[in-house]
Amino acid sequence: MKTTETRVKQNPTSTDVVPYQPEVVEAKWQARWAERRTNEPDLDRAQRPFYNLMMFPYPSAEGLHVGNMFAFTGSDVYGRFKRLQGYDVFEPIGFDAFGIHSENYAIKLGINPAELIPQNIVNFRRQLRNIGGMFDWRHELSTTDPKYYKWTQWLFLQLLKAGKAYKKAAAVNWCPRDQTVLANEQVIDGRCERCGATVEQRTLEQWFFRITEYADRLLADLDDKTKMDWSESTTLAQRNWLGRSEGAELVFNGAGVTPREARGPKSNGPEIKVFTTRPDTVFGATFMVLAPEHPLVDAFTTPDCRAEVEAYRQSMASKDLVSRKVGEREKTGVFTGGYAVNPATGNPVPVWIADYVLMEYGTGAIMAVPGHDQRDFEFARKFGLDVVEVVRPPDSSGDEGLSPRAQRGGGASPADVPVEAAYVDNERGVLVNSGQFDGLKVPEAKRAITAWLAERGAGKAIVNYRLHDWCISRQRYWGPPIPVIYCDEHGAVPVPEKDLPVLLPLIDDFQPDDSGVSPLARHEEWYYVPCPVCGRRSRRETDVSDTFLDSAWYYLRYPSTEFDDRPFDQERTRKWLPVTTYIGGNEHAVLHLLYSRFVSMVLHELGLLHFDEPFKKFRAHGHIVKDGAKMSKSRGNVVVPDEYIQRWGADTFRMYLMFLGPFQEGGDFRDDGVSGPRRFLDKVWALVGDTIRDDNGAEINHAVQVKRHQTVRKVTAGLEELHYNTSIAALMEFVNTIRAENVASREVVEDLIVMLAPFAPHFAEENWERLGKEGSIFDAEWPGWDERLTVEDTVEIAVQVSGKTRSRVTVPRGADEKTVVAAAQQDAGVRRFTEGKEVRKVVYVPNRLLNLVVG
RNA sequence: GCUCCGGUGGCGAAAUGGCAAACGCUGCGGACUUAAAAUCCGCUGGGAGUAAUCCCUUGUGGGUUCGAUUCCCACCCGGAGCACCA
Repeated sequence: MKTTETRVKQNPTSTDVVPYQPEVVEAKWQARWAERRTNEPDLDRAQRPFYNLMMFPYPSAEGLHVGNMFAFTGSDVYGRFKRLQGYDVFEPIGFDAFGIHSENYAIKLGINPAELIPQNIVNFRRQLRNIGGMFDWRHELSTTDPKYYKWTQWLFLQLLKAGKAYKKAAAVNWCPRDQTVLANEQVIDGRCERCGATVEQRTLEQWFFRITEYADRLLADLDDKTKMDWSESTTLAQRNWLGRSEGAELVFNGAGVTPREARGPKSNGPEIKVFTTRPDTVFGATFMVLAPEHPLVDAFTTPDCRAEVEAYRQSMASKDLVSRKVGEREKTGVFTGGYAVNPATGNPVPVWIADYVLMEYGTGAIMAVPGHDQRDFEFARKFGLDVVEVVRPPDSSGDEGLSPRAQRGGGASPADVPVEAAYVDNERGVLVNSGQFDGLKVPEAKRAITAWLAERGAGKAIVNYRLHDWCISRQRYWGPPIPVIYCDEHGAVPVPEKDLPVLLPLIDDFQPDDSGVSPLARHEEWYYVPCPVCGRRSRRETDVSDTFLDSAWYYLRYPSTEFDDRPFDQERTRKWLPVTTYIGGNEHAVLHLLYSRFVSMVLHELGLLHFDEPFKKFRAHGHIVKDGAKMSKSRGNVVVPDEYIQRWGADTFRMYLMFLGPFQEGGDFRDDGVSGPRRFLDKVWALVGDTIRDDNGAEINHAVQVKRHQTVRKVTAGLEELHYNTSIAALMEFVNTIRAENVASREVVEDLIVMLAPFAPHFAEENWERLGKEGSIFDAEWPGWDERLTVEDTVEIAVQVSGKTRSRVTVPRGADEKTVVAAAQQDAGVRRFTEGKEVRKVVYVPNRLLNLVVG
């Protein structure tokens, strides 16, 4: 290509007739997009479907803040990029409007949330339009719409039918003064946030989903790259939450109430099953601990201990859930008076109860090995229980005389030996005081002892998960009623599907009160219904379902919002799902994403979905930091975007947000940087003006040509990897080069505008039109690059002497080592450091660097 | 306490084994202007020097390497998540 230069005017703005007025441009294109349905792909005939999903917002009264805008814009940039690459991009939006936040706010104002939410949604729509999102508004949804929650209820019924939903008693926080259930966040320092009364635990019957049945599959898929290409940080969080532990379930035979009876040959007492990850330490299990709620507590409690045991259980029940878990670390507990037999040693061990053992994990009972577990050690020390060493650290063999735990070999009774700390290494160490297993290393001992106990019917190797079943019951007003009817004759009867939705009645007294029943139960015309089976007067379930159930399937609904007779259309779903790219915050890395995966897995199993993992690619976005903390409503450091958009324009603001840091890491919000992107857009605006006036099919010079191909490569890669800040930097460099070289060629400027379009959509549309193009720029083609044209003919090579850069030499691209060494040795700056020294070694990196190592 | 992610100019950041500080902000100087704003041009990590140039610099200390912001080990600081998970 010839490199004739086209000279244009130096000062771009001075010659411009039409100034850049963002408010005019943005209003024009937002109206035109709506009019021409630019952002509404044909969902039935799309050739290259691309489902670009962003986590839908909860429509708060305050509106979207800058942190939310950052996230939405980043997702939108990606969607627009894919659209320009020729995909049929579906970018839906909706509102996650049920839940405790809305309800609490409504209670505060004394207005039913059903009246508040629509106003908030109006505001959210306005903000999301203003920022220029490529949303397909035809498919907007709200979880509070009966047309939506009808299918949330339907989903519950499918799970119930499939045996994946069940009812069981579980603890909740209970305020004794307000007579109502409290969410964990409503408990402040063990007190009710509204009335200040001390919160208690109460046990209620609640609905659960059997997500634990899927723990192994939920874990296995995380490693399957064909199903899930997710942010590393997110899969890690899920792994930790699932919390897989390999270990053993061991059986301790409860033999009665005295040590003497326990020693008897074969006892008939109840068995206690425990889960342990350290079966190798079973010889050191000197006592057992049951959770206070454990069903076997009564069986082990002796008459003389009963009063104390009862008192302890009472005191645990009177604590709220938060402070029981997070509260004081000082170990508490009481002795039941009962004993059980250690299956390894045959010795009786006392059975205690303590709140540091949780009913929800494992079997709700543990074998306590105080020598090798920190908590058991603290407990043993406090209550004077035996501590036995059964694993010796690998390094203690050398200084036998010094280690206090090593003195134990001398025959002293284990309890008499002072032990300063538990040795808790899960992998290293050698067994002692363990009979035939002495001398084995920990990993071997785990296998050997488990096998040995299994043979004697006292244990088996099992895998345990931290994950609990998903409690979906909420004793609240603002959610979809759980579609179940209680009949005296037939028990819990599912509402027939034809009767869905069970409408949430619009009531004035939605506030909880001291009557002790749900607000819904006070509305008799709603509460009492005929049993679907026998027709006799029955009662509705008054719990509503968890908001996470609403959001666990919304991505299935979007493509099918116009179908009233099915939750998701099979054909649409086959075409558009699983979601191609999902972007959202890592605060939902665990619950929302896990629940969504669970729902997809179950529906897949039921033959209702053709896939089991709903999100093919997931990327967690970063967070905007303000004053050293993540921007959030709860922290009170939010910045409202509206005034920025008004002052600078949406396109400038979008670019600023995307430029301030890597999208997946977030960045610091400071208003003093917004002018940079705006100045950049002004320059581009002027450049287009120059091009329109002066371009006559001018040739592009070499420098601009190289920069152009480099820029296309860099911007494309940056967008694909969500490194938007470097893409924008590359565009800025490109413009700097064009201006420095005075080449306002149409061809080059068109590429520039297309690459700018994902970031500044209205601006790009307007300039596309100024350049005389018809239709939307988003139907244009993303530019390509030629790798050969990204490089210069000559390269500058850094010349180092012993690793320090001393000079640079310019050589033809691809020059060989000999040529470069020769050039370097001519260089005075290099010679100064090599003179009189022997070059011991030469390191040459073609086209980059030469290192002469001197001796 | 455990897990993960970070720490680079005055500020946001770039470079992930090969010329540290691209791009932008701020600041300073100049041009234009009666003036200001806007715009344009130049400089802007620290130190020494008239200068060419040299020395130092990516949280701290060590290591690997011809060469380390990048890899390894230990520590310090900040952020996020989990939190008595047996």
